[in-house]
Amino acid sequence: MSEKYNFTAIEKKWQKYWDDHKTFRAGTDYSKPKFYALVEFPYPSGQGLHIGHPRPYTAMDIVSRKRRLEGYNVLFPMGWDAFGLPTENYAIKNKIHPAIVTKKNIAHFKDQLKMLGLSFDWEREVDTTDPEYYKWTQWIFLEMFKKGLAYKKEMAVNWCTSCKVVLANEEVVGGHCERCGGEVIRKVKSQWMLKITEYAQRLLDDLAEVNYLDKIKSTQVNWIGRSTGAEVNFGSTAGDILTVYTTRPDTLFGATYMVIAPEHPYIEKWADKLENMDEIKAYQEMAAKKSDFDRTEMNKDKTGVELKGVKGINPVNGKEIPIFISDYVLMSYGTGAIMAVPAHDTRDYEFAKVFNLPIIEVVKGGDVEKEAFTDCATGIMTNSGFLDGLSVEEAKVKIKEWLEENGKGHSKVNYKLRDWVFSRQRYWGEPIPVVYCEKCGWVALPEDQLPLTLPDVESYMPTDNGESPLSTLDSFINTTCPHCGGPAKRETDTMPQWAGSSWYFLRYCDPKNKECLASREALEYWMPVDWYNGGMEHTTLHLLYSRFWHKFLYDIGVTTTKEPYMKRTSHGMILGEDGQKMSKSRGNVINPDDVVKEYGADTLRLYEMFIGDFEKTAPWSPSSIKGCKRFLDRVWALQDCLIDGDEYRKELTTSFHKTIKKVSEDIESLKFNTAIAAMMALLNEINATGNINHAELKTLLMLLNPFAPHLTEEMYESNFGAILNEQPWPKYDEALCVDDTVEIVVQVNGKIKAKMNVQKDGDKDAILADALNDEKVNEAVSGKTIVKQIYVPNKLVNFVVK
RNA sequence: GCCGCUGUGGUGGAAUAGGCAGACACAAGGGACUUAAAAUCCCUCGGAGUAACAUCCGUACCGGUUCAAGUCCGGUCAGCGGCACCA
Repeated sequence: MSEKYNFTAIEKKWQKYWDDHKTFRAGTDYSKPKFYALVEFPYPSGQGLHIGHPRPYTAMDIVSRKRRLEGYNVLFPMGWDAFGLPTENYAIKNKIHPAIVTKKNIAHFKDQLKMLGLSFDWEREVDTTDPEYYKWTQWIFLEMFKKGLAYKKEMAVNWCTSCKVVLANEEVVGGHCERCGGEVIRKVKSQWMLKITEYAQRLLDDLAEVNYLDKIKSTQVNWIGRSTGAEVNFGSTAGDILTVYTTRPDTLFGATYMVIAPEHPYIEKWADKLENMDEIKAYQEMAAKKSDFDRTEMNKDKTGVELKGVKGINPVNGKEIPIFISDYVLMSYGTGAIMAVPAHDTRDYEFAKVFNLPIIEVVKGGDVEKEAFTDCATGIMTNSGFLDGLSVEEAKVKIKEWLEENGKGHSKVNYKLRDWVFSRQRYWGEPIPVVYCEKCGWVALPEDQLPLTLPDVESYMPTDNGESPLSTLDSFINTTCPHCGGPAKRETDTMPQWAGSSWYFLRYCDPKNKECLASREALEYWMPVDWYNGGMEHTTLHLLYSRFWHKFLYDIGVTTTKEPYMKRTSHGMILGEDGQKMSKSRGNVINPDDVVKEYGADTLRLYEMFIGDFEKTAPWSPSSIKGCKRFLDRVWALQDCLIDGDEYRKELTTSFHKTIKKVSEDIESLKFNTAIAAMMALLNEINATGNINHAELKTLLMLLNPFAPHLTEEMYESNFGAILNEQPWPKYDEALCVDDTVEIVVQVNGKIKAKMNVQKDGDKDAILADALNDEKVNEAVSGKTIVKQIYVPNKLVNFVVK
């Protein structure tokens, strides 16, 4: 009788063994086939590991462990995305340097991850707050700056009133700060921007080359928001050309007024011609006060003011039409001006109704008395001069030709994607390595001055005027211009948290390199990442940003692939027992430390994989986890009924081959729950025989190893005197995955009447005859005519009778 | 409003490619072992129906295609995620 399953001792023993033997070190033998598995590196918060963290980590750990047993050189690294506000806020509150807080949090996180037996290569650990790391984050920024992709711009930005920091569009959710939920208002500030829009089309096109989940692709496509149309040059009675963007140039004859954004520069330009400037100014002020969220809130009534004194001129028919300002037109999209075709655009229709403007039907097919007719597929052009009688699609082509020929416009593609606001008025981030010189303007620091390290400051609080704490530090600010040697001032904003995570997967390939961010040799071998799993919430943030940076690095010859990640999958959240998101206030938080203490890491790993469909959210169940513990207990108990035998016993051969196939395939398709179910079923079958032989136990332990690595190593060592991790992944024989006899279902008119066991691939006629001989089948068929006989080999017979 | 996804027992979830719905677990009930409890082992476990079989119903709802539908098609409802006055 073997000892009781002492998971605590076993887990400690093997974790030490793996550490001592560097078992999971990624090799440098670049002739071996490689596999690069990546999980999102965590933000090391003060709360420690959340019960949700192990889910994706274990999943990719399972894939990595299997790949190693299959002979791959596997890179499965881990690191810390450690810049960020919570640490800074903690530092402010407790007057501790954020670097110290970060160190402490990382140490805690690392202990917790090690406790789970994850097979990370800890020698490649990276930390975004390490100057040796952020030197290269700064270097990439400067390369972008040199290529004109980083620029400073005075603009209205999203300002979180609670964090006192600028947010990227991607960080604003429903008018509130993604992180703290504080109100976001618009504020004009001078900001560093990254021209992600220059890569919009490539970010879209190259999705065809990667294997991402469809929902991830479609979310990115949606976010990039490509639309095709035309820019049309309207005239004006003021003499200026007023260019609009439209996706429906075919409806040009139906334009009955124009609308420009309240911030449109022509208002200033036309000031002396406008008769109702007071009214216009009042509207502008009102619009400016509203946050972007208020401005774009749906279903609100259309408001606006007509610009009296200036009219627009429709280039296609010379008609003079009124111009309005209204906040439903945004300065930041297209040209900040639209032509309004109320008959064929819902928003224009609503506006026209409010202001009692004419509605001219130019596409037949709807009833413009009742509502805007926006269907492009069925309509026929009318009231449109040379476009009459054409379909909408034909008219689009023809009007674009006309615009080009007459110099009145051209085809145009627009994107909803905006440039990335890259400045943060905070301390705990990468300093932006540029200086401002009165003579030379913005100048990059030379590479030999990198890293530009964060100086110590008295207080980490952002200043009241919304500037970074660095702005209070004269010794930091005042410097000399690297270009002309004159006096210059440093940039005091820092980079956003997304900076360090935009390229960390490259650093893992060669984490200690002092010459460059990673050697070309290492990048050529390891990149692209073969499989990246992470949260859906990063689809339009980290995932898009890092694709952008990677493409830029490809363009300047640093990386060798167009795309960073070949495959991207995503996991569901783990909810509290009550089906709600875990939170302290709800009191439904599960602590991984407690679970490991009570059940062991192997049980926790197994349960997180068994809990449900990997891609879906699943509620934690304190009782269900017991089932996984019971399973491991039963596996442990197999040692007590071990018998000799170097081959699977005959009655179990098929089951073993089937299970090897099932587990091997399910791991690849993220169906961990059914892989575990298959192993449980196999164990039940084994237990029914009363014992297990050597060959059988070896295979079972191998299959289970990626899920429960400690227990399986321990059992392999004590029963076979060898290290499991050095054995090959078990193989299956397709021919042996099928039973000799199969059960065939016999139906009459689709209703099951009988089941028969027959030889696999048996003779059809004989089976049909046998089936008809069955008492119940015979009864159901007798007195009726058999109209049809359906025979599905090895599965089913169906008699259709009348 | 647009895009995407989901809907299966008391619960988590299975079901390849249209071919036995409910695998594997949890919970519950019953039993064995035990002075007792825990642990472990065995049995039952979608609903109606029956002494037990039989039989009928059943994958959100309505309809369709098919010999056969959880699966395919059309419509409806509910929920989740994303985008949202983007011209």
